[in-house]
Amino acid sequence: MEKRTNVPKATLQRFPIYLKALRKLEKLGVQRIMSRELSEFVNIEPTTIRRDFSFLGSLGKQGYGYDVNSLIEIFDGELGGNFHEKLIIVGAGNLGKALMNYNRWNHVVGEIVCAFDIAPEKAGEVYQIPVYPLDQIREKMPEGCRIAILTISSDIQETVDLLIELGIRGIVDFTHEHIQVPKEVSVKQVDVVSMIQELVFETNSIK
Amino acid sequence: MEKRTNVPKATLQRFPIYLKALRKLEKLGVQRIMSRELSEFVNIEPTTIRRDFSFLGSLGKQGYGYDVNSLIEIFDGELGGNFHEKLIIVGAGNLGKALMNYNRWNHVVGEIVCAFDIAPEKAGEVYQIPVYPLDQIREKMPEGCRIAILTISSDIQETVDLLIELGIRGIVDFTHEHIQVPKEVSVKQVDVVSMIQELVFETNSIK
DNA sequence: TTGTGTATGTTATAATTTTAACAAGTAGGT
DNA sequence: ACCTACTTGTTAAAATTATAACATACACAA
Repeated sequence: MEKRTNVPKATLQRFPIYLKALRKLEKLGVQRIMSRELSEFVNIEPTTIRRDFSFLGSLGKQGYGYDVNSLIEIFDGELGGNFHEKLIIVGAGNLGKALMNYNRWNHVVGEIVCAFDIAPEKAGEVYQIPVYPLDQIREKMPEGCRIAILTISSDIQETVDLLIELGIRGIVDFTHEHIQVPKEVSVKQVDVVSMIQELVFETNSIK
Repeated sequence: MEKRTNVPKATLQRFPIYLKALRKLEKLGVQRIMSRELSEFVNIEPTTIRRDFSFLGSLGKQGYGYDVNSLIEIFDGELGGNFHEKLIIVGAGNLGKALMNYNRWNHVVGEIVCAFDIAPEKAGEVYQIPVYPLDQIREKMPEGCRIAILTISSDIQETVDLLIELGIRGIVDFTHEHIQVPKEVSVKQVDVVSMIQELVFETNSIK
């Protein structure tokens, strides 16, 4: 497998932004775009865009710009668009169910194979996705699954430890609590409260 | 109102992390903590922690450390914990409802005053929060509301423009599409697909 | 009360990230 | 086929962010 350990973290975080913007442009019928145009679209400096792109190769043509479709293909490949990542949801509450219903990501990064919940009575099927009791996770964990979406609200740290033991290496964390993980595991926090806190701080700072 | 335009963006993004960790420590009965201990807890270098804290004043005591409760109070104040921010949810679908039910943030950053949905038949009340048809937003927009949570899936850009016109200055964006906003408006993306994409990229890069 | 060990807050240094500048190369017109 | 205008990719400079080093001051023990 390719190694791209040299892509800066800051750049990596912008890749999904580019991909989304490019998809939107494609929908609008735009076939060709220049870094300066794209810049106004995503609020990122043209130079930054060009430098970001350059980490993936020479994607554009001088004097011409970039081909939107080619870019989408490349980013799709880089960001797992053609991969079939197996995902699990841990916690089948309101939020977990909303995410299960959110079937847009099928064939984008992969598919939700199954879900787990601590309450055995929730076992069954939700939006055609099987839900198992959490205590069966050792048997039911999909082969090769590395990424989990965490929407539980109790026994959080214990569950995280268990997931890591079972091979999870990336966690999308919807809990509100702080969780501890070893360095080889990545956590992406999705905390609406934190985001609102940042927004409150920012909008206060401006005034 | 105080001006803190000098707090680095990178630092600002860590404030909620500290606050959450401190709350957990408080729950565990920890009353006093040193930057070195906190460091292991949140995976941030002690020096970075001390420097981050110093932007809010001299919060600790040399030779002693920091008082957990004092820190929590200070961060609460800075991050809107004692403010009563008025929030609205735009889009009362599965996700919107899940967020409405998620009443934990009451009295943390503020409260969800009401929600809006494009489908008039969804108007009514969900978890005791009033839901109005989107076309009534001009009349029903709460006075002084600056922050909106966006969970709609159509007419996204149009809705964003409208929200900004009505005074919204911060958006928590759950849509999957790219949205454009003027510079004075902040957007916090919550895109599970993007996060998984980053995770896929990261876990691939390591190997 | 005095002294010592320790942790902060800050100053100085390193690393990362962003922006600017420009050389090289292509498109598209003549 | 050539020339010009324009945009990329890259090199160099600036800004931001993180880490290390250390002086200052407090806690705590004797």
